[in-house]
Amino acid sequence: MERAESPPPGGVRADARRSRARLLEAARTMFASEGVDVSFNEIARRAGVGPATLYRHFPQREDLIAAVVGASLDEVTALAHTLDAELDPAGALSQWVAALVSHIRRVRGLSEEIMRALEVPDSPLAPHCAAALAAAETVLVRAQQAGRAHPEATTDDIVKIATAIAWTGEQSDTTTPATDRLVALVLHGIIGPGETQPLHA
Amino acid sequence: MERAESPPPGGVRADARRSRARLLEAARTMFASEGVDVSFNEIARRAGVGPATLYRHFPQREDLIAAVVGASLDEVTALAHTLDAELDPAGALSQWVAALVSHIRRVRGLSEEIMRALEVPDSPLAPHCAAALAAAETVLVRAQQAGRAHPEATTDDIVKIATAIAWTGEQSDTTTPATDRLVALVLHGIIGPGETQPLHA
DNA sequence: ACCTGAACACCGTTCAAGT
DNA sequence: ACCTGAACACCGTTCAAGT
Repeated sequence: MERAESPPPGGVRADARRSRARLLEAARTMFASEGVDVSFNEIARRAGVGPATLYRHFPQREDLIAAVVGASLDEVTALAHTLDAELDPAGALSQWVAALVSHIRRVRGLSEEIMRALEVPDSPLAPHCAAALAAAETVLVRAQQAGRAHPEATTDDIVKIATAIAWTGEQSDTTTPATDRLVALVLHGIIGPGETQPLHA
Repeated sequence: MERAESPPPGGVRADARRSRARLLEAARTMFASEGVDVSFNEIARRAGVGPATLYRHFPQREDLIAAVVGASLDEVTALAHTLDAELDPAGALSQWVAALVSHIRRVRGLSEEIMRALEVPDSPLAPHCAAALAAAETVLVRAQQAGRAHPEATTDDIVKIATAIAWTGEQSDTTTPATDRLVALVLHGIIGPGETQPLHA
C-alpha cells in the first residue's frame, strides 16, 4: 500500500523522487550493516543529500525505518498462512514464532522499534505490527483449539515474547542457535508436568 | 566488596571522596527518574563537578551503573536463598523470576545493560550477574530435581528470559501486570500437554 | 593527586535562502 | 515544490592548566 498523502497536482517532481530513492537505498545498506540506530546525518551524507531533505521525506526516524523494513515484516506475516496450511497446529505455531524471531534479528535495533510500535499505536510501524498480530491469531487459535497452546495466551503475548527473544543477545551478535534455544524453551515451557522433549525445537 | 585498585599511600584525598559521593548521589536520582541513558555531562553538572571528574572516577559508563545499581541486584540474588528455604520448588523458581523481573524494571535501560553484561564477561556488572546466575542455579536445580522444570533449562536461559521480559514494554511504562502475564505464560509454557491453569502466576 | 573549564568532533533538528 | 548548507544546542570525551 502507498503513502496516504495525496501527491501535488502536477505529480511528484523528478528530483524529489530521486532523493527519496537514494535515501531509501542508503538507509537500507546502513541499517543492514550498522543497525537501525545509525546517524541520521550520515544516511543523508551517504545518499548525497542535505539533512533537511531527509527530514522532508521522513519527518520521524520511524517513517524511514517503516519504509525500509516494513515489507520484510509483511513477509513473515504472509508466511503464517503457508505454515498454517502445511503443518500441524503446534508445528505451525512454533515455526512461525521462530521465523518471526529470525526476521527481527536480521536488523540490529529493530526489536526495540517493534516493541515501541506494539505499545504506541500511531507509530508508522504499527500497521505492519497489526498485520503480524493478525497472522499470529491464525496459528495461535488453531493451536489452542487443538489443545496445543495455553488457552489464555494472546497474540500480543506471542509477538511480544518473540520480539523479546530477538532482542536477546542483540548486543554481541550471539549466534542463532542461542536464540533458538530460548524459543524452544519458552514454547515447551519451563515449568510443566514433566515433559522431557529435547530442546532443539 | 571494595574496588580492587589500591588507594594512594596517603589515603584518598577528601575532595576526591566528596566528588565521588556527589556523583553517586546525582546518578542515583537521575537513574531512578530518567533511566540509565541520561546525559553523562548532566550527571556531572547535577553533582556540581566538571565532566572530566566524572570520567576520572568512572572511566566507563558501566562503572557508574554498576556502582549505583549493583547492590540492588545483589538483593535479588540473596532473595533466592530465602525463597528456596520457604517455598516449594516450583514456587521458589517462579517467585524468584518474578522478583528478578520486577527489580530490573525499576530502572529504565537497565535490562539492556544486564543483557550486555551477560554476554561480555569483563563488564563491571558481570560480577553481579554471575552472582545472580549462581542464585538461579539454587532454585532451578531444585525445581528440576522435583521434575517441575525442564531438565535442559540452564541458569543462563532463566536470567536471559527474565531480562528480556523486563525489557518488554520498557518503552512506554507498561504496568506491572502486563509483564506478570508474560512471566506466567513463559513459566507455564505456551505449548504443553493441555495444562489449563489460569495465568495469574 | 585531584579538579577545572575549555575544547573537539559529532549528533539531531531547523531555518533562511536559493532554484 | 523541493533542495541546500549553515546554524543551534546538545552530546561524549579529552586535554592543558591550575591548586
